[in-house]
Amino acid sequence: MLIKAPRGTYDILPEDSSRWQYIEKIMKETAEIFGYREIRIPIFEHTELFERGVGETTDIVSKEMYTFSDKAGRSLTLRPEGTASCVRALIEHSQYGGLLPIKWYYVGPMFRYDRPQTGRYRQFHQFGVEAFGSNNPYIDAEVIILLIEVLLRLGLEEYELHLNSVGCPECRGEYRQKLIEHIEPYQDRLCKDCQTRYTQNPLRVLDCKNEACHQAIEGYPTLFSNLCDKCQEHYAKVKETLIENEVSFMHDDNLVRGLDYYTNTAFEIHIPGIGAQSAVGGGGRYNGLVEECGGPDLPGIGFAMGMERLLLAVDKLGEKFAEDKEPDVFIAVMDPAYESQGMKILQLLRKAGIKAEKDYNQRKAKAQMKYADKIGARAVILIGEEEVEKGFLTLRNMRSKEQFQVDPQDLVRSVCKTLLID
RNA sequence: GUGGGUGUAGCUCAGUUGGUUAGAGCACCAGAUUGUGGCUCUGGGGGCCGUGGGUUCGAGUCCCAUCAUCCACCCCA
Repeated sequence: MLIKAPRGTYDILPEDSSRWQYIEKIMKETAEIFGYREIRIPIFEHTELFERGVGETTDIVSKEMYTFSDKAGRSLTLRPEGTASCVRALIEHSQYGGLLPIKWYYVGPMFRYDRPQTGRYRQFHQFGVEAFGSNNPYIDAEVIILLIEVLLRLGLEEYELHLNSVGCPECRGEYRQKLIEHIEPYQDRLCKDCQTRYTQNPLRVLDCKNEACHQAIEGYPTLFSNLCDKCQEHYAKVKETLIENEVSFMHDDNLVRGLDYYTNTAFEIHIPGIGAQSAVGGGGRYNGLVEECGGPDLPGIGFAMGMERLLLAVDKLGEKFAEDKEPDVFIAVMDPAYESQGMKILQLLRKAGIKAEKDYNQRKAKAQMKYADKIGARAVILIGEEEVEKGFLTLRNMRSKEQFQVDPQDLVRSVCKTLLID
C-alpha cells in the first residue's frame, strides 16, 4: 500500500516553490517597510492556549483542532492560527515592558481539521501581523492598509474589503441582550446551527448564510447602531482614515467573525473568482485577549492572510514566474575515464559562481549532449581523449553552436565570455 | 460533519451490450557506424485498471464497502 500525503496536506514541488518564494518575499518586504518584524512561533502549543485565546465556542476550538498527547501526557495542539501564540510569546518574554507598540509578522503553516476543498486545506499557510500596545484607530487603519498593500503588490486589485465594528465588552453586552430579546420569538424558525448559536454566541446568527434565518430575524437591531460613543468614534476614525488613504471598503453589518476575541474593528477581504472560499484575509482588534491570556491589559490588532488562496488569485492573473533552473554550463565527458577530471572542473566553475552540472547516469557522449540541451545548458565543456592528451578543453556554445579550444587556466574567463556574448 | 462528481502507465486520456496476452499521445531510455544537442525514423522499459469484498464460466467494465481526490454546504485563511 502506497503511503500518500495525509488528507488535506500536499507537497510544494520545486516547480511550484518559486511561486511561494515570490509571494513570501512581497509579504515580508511590505511588512518590514511598515515597521513589522518577524517572529517565529512554535508549530504546536498547549491546548489550553487556544481554548482560552481563540474561544471554546468557536468552530476552530470545538471541532477543528489537531490535538494530541505527548509522551508525558501533556495535551498539545497543532496551531490553528497565529494570534494566540503571538500573545503568549508577548507575555512570556515580557515584551510589553519596553517600547510600544510592538509590531510583529509571521509566516507559516496552520492546521485545522476541516473538509478540504478549493482554497481549503488541513495544513495551510498564513501570513499575519499583530500590533500590540496601541488602541489608536490609526493603527487599525495601518494594519488594513498593510493588508491592502500586500494585495496591490501582488497585482490583486479586485478585492472587497468588508468592515464592521463589534464594539467593546460594554456596548456589545448590551447589544447582545437586545438581540436575544429580538430573536427570542422567532427562535424555532432558525436553522439547527443558529439554535445553538443563539444560546452560545447570538451575534453569529447574523452572519449565517441561511436565507430562512435572515428572514426570521428581519428588522433586527444592528451592532453598528448600538455602539457606544467611544466605539462609534473609533470606528468612524478608522473609516475616515481608510477613505483618506484611498482604500475602498464596504460596511458590513453582518460581519461578526468567528473568533471570540475580537473587539471594535473587524474586517475581512474577499477576492471574487477563486472558488467558494473567497476570504483571502481577515482580522481585527482584540483588546481583551492579552489580559485573557494572563498578561497585562494591552490592546492589540492584527490580521492573517491565506497563502493558498492568494496563490489561487495570483494564478488567475496568469503571470509567469521566473524559475531560473537552467545551468550555465554542462560538463560532458566522452569516456567514463575522464569523469573525475570533469568533477574537478565542475567544482572549479561552481566556486566561481557559475551554475554547472554534469551527467550522473552513465550516459554516452551523444546522450550527454541531448541531456545538456534538455536541461537548457547554455554552454558545454567537453573532455575527451584529445583534450586530456593535448591539455585543453573544448567549450561549446549551445545556441550559436560555435565551439573552440580553451586553456584550462583561463577556463572561468572563457566561460564567462561565452555566456555573456550569448 | 453533510451532499454530489471522479479514481486505467510518470502525465493527459481511450477502453464499444461484461469476453482472449489492457491501448494511444506526451515523457523517459536505447539505436540510426567511430567523441557532440534541438527535427525525423526504429525499438524498448514501464500498469496489484485506488483498495477490499460480492455477482458471474468470465469484471477495467455490474453491485456493495472503503480510501483518496475534486466541487459545494458549513466555517473560515
